Amino acid sequence: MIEKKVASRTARLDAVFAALADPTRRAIVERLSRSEARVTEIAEPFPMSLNAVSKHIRVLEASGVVERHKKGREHFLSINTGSLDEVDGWIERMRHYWEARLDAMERVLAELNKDPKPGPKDRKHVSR
Amino acid sequence: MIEKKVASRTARLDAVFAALADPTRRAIVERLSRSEARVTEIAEPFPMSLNAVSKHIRVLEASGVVERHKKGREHFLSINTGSLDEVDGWIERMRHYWEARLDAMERVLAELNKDPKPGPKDRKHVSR
DNA sequence: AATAAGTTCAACCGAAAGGTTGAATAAAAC
DNA sequence: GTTTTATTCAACCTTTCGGTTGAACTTATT
Repeated sequence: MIEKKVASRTARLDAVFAALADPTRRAIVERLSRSEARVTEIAEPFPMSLNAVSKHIRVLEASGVVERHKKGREHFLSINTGSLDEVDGWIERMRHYWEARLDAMERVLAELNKDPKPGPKDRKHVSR
Repeated sequence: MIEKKVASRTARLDAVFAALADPTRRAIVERLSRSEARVTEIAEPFPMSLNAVSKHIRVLEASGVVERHKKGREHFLSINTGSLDEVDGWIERMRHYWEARLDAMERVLAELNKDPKPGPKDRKHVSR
């Protein structure tokens, strides 16, 4: 069952990263981060058709980044405040990986420095 | 001049988000977060042609997420540890925006509660 | 010098993305 | 009850994407 969970997490990451890769969609997210808004309001500043913006909103909605609640004929959009956690977590994990590696390299360098060139016969000494 | 800077930042965000939207490319980044590697090594685990992986690497390189240094006929790839900062910053900014808004809403609610409806008897109490 | 290994370049292909326009639907306002 | 307003649906078009294959290029190996 973890298989499925992992698979869907990957798909979610795909969707969220892809959703945020478009500048129009990021602008929509910025807009919605400040207050919720209707489709027409969101579309207003953009130099493209309302339909195009509507499609962008659908992409954001499908990725889970924005949510919609309808009130009569108006659709109110708002951002899903938890939706960026997974992306954030992924980035943080990567940073963790490479920082661990860089730390290890630093330790090696420090070790080499502490005990400089042991002359002709090199004795290797890996810490830990 | 800030115009151009902002424009290029937007383009960089586009490129990095788009680069990370593909699961193969994220896997490559994960691989490189642990150690640098050559193109062939990176390609090995993937069920696609070497050329396809080479193209993915180019996309990552163009986005600034990975870097390449050639040694003879081999190309060594490594991740650019600063490259995710902008994406991270953008996400953090969004979070900041909506948290500010949510805090404001909370304050309003608290205010309403402190001075409850002059009507008969409903007194709600939101836990802090 | 000939061959093998590591990698990219170039052309191609099908599918998806991002946009358009023109209905269609549903609720509000007149 | 007809007309606006808010929004989506559907079809289409062009560009980009992710993959393929085959050739070219550069550096090692023999």
